[in-house]
Amino acid sequence: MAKSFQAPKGVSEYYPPRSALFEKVRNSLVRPARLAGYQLIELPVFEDTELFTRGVGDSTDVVTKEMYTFEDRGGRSITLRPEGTAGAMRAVIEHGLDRGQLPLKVFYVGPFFRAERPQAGRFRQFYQFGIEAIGVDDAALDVEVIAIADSGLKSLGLSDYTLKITSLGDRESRAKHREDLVKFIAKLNLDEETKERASKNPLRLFDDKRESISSAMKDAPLLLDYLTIEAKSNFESVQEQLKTLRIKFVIEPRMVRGLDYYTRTTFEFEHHALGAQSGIGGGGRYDGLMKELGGAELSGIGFAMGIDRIALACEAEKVAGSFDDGLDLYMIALSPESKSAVLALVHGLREAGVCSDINFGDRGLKGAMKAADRLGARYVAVIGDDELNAGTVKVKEMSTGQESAVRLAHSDLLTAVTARK
RNA sequence: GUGGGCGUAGCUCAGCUGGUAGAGCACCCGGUUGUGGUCCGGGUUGUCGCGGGUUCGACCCCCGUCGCUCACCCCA
Repeated sequence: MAKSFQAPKGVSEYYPPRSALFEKVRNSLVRPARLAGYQLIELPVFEDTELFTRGVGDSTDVVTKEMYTFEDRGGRSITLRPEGTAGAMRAVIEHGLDRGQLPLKVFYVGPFFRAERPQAGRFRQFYQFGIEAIGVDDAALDVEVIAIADSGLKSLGLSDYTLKITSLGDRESRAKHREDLVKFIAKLNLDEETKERASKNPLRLFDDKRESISSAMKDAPLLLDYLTIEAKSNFESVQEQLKTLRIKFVIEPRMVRGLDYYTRTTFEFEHHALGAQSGIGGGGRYDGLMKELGGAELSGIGFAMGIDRIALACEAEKVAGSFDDGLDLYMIALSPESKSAVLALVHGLREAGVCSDINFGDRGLKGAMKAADRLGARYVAVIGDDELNAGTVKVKEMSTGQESAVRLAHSDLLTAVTARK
């Protein structure tokens, strides 16, 4: 036997029947964005490496140790996208999309790549849905973005999750806080590795899961206490409006995000039944990113939702349900002569929007009935030579077992099958 | 990059202190010359992850290796 293959380590794959859940999650997340006027932006999965080092931040873990980077044949350094915002901003700037009416509202869905050690809910190729609203600095827009994410989760029937928000402040707020935080951390007795991390981004220590660190950080200065008047009122406005929309949230002053570009409003959705990788989505405002990437000085806000993790959350909450659209009609041809007639009829019904199938191959009637049952067919029609000659067929309703005679013609079958739909 | 757990049929797993494999599900056929879901009968599928060692004999013990998995780190 020839050597067989395995998928590369850590990729998420979806095949029937679970692929239906993936599709449902993706569509459910996209719908609220469409309803709010966001439009599709379809981008390459690889970009100039520098786009990410500059956009995401070259001290972040994502950039320093998680990127799939390679040289293409022209000697350019290329990286498989680890996140979506940098690429979206690149496209916005490159094509001048921010020159039209603002805010510019776009969404994307697709695979992303991070060279991490795989774990429950963490993959090397994973799927995200994200939106970006560019060019308008308005707390109401922050709230719209959060609401879209929340609507998507709710429409799936999920409820065992928490929306955590905070404000990372503007440049001025952060500078002051950082100064004090660094002083505070300097007084702690930390191991080398942790010190190293703290020097890159002192906020990181707030997120450390080790008991020794989290208790040491208990009295650390919080960014929220350093907000400028503007940043503070902006954050309060966001909270007010979330309440107006009846979106529940908790303020999480210690929340840290792994990408450097976030400022002011920042949020994360955490699911409670997922194990260690509980973040199912997150985002925030990015004030300096457009300019950093060579564009106009425009603010933006967006989020990314993890489709893989949300699918896991649906399974954990058992809201996956039955998402398979069963067949409307399964036609069974008993002879070669009837088969071509049946295929023609089914072809016509499909064009009329009826979900239908026929028995391929040559198994017996009993087997074909079994197949119809397993495919979830609502109606079954059996056609042998007798039927072909008589020009009628018995259509059986599977749930009741009742049969009724129907003329063997497109229009009659169509009404028989759609009557009770 | 660091640590723990696990690799037996397509899937989920059993296999006692070593005597070379089993169940359920799934799939196929039959019980009904042309009617499903239930029931009954029958059947197909394994280099027991791979390589080596110990032994008369290894799925079981030892070593190595590969893979999967969970957790740290980090994040969707």
